[in-house]
Parts: sequence; structure tokens; C-alpha cells
Amino acid sequence: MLSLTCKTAIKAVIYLAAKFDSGEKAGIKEIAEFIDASEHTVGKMLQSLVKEKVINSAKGPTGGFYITARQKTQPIVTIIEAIDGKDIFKQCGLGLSKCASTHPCPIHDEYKGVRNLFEKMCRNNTMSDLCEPVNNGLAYLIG
Amino acid sequence: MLSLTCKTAIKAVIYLAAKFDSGEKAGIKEIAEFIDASEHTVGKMLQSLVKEKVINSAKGPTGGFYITARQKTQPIVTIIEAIDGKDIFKQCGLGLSKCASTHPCPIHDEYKGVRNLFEKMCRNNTMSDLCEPVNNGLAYLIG
DNA sequence: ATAATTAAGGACAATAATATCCTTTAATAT
DNA sequence: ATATTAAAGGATATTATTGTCCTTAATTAT
Repeated sequence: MLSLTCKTAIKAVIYLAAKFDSGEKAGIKEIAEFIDASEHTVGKMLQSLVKEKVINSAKGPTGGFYITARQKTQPIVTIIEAIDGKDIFKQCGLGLSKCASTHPCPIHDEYKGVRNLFEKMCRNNTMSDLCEPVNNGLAYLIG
Repeated sequence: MLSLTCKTAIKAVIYLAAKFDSGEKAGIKEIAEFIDASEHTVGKMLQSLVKEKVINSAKGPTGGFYITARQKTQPIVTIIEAIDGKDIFKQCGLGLSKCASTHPCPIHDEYKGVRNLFEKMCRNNTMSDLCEPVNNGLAYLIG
């Protein structure tokens, strides 16, 4: 469904959202450790998120990555579209490039239902929504 | 969601299901042409399906691949499990290996809903169900 | 029996996705 | 100003997936 990098991105952003309250920025190392991913991978991925304005960064000492109050209210679909692209919610279940209601694959409508439900989930859940259960110890980013 | 190979497999089996009525077997070349995929790829993939008893094959002249009446009534989940494995319907939306209701990721329940809907679709639709609209020109395997 | 046909299957090649490394750039603190 | 810190970003390496080729084995028709 989502690429590995995208899943890592969601976890990283949830971590940044959790850090928002304290106002602190987080460094690559710190984030990577918390979500149990490679530093290099996390660095590259955060770079993309910054370029797409999903999060922010500051260089130099006391620098790091952070999220604004406004960004925190964005749905996680923002992250997904930044990393995996916008087409993810339009793809055919059997991989046909021209699958459409006028030229459907045999599972067109049913698959659309699944895809739409997934998209809805990604549009309805904001970054802070997902960060809350993690803060309260009701959900986890590793394991 | 599904691997490319798996999507190709579903299309190939639908083609075989359509051929069932005439009682003819289909060769690799013929199948590959119909679903617009590479011969080599289709050959390899059909081989796996035969090994997993999803379809059957016969060597030699007049040989080829075919499906039995019983196999035709199987849900497409049979194909999916043969190619992509059974874990596909159990994976965590954020890629955690130990994600469970007792140790959930932040999207555990909602993602489960999506996954289950997809699984339901794959369990409820038989190979012949999907082959019918293709036979009637209401759905397509290419494009 | 022999030749022809077709799948089986092992080995390898190409591509795409991930992961790693290293140099550069910007910012801060002294 | 200088040294230090941390992200940016280009280049490369590794791994996984997908695709290709070629030889072997089995079956059928003559």
C-alpha cells in the first residue's frame, strides 16, 4: 500500500508532532533512534518532507526538524502525497493504466471502495490525531 | 497492495476461466498476448500457480494450461496467497512487525478496516465471477 | 522409435527501491 | 571572524523485484 519510506515518514512526523508542545527541534539522530530506523534513511526522507513543506528545518547548532501548529493539523495524506505521490489513490487494482468506469477492470468498483476507504482514513486523520494515542501510551511507533 | 506478478496472475487465471467453457488449454504465448504481458514472465508465474495447484498444466503437443470446474469456483484470494503469500492480509499499515490490538500502531484499527474490506473482496469474488463481465464485454483485462 | 511441441526450472540480467557515504552549505555560539 | 554544529544534497552501494534466456523433461503424433 504505502512504500517503506512513506511509513517511516509518517512515524517521523508523528514524533515531531509529539515534540511540538515542548517547542524543541529534533535532530536526525534522535528521530531515527525513536522510530528505530537508519539515520541515513531518515535524513534523506526528512529532506523530502521539508522540500514539500510538510515539516520545517533549521541548520546549524540548535537546529533540527520541527513542525508548526498549522502543519500539525494537516491530515497524514499530506505526508503520503509528498513521499509516494498523488496517484496512490487512483491506481487500478489490477494495474491497468486506463482503468475507469467506462473501461473497468473486473474488480474496478469493489477495489475503488477499498481505495476510497483508505484515502478517507488518510484524509480524516491529522498528524496530531495520531500523535495523541502515542503520547498517552495507547499506541506505539515501534515493535 | 498486490505485487505486479500477482496482478498478472489474476488476469491470466481469469483468461483461463474464460477458456474453460470451450475445454481448450491455453499456451504461454497465447495467454501472454491476451493479457499483454511478457511471455517469460507469464511462464514463470504460471509455473508457480501450477505448483500451488491453483491451475493445471499438461506438457507436450496439445498441452498447455487449464483450469478445472472446481478451481474455477475458488475465490481469487487463492491466487493471491499463492503468489504474494498469506501475510498480505495481516500486515500493519505502518510496517510494525508486532502491531496488534494489545500493541497497536496509531492507525491500527482503521487500517484493519481497510485491509479487511480488501480481503473480503478477494474472498467473495470467485474466478468465474470475475471472468463473466470480461466475457460479456463489460470489463477488460488490458488498457 | 523419432521428431516435434510445450511446460519446468535453473541461471542470469535489468530495473527499481532502499540504504549508505561523503562533501557542501547554512547557522549559531564563542 | 572562527570553529562548531546540523541539515542539504549529490554520488554510490546494496537489496529486492521483475524480466529474460536457455537447457531439460515430459508428452503426443507420426
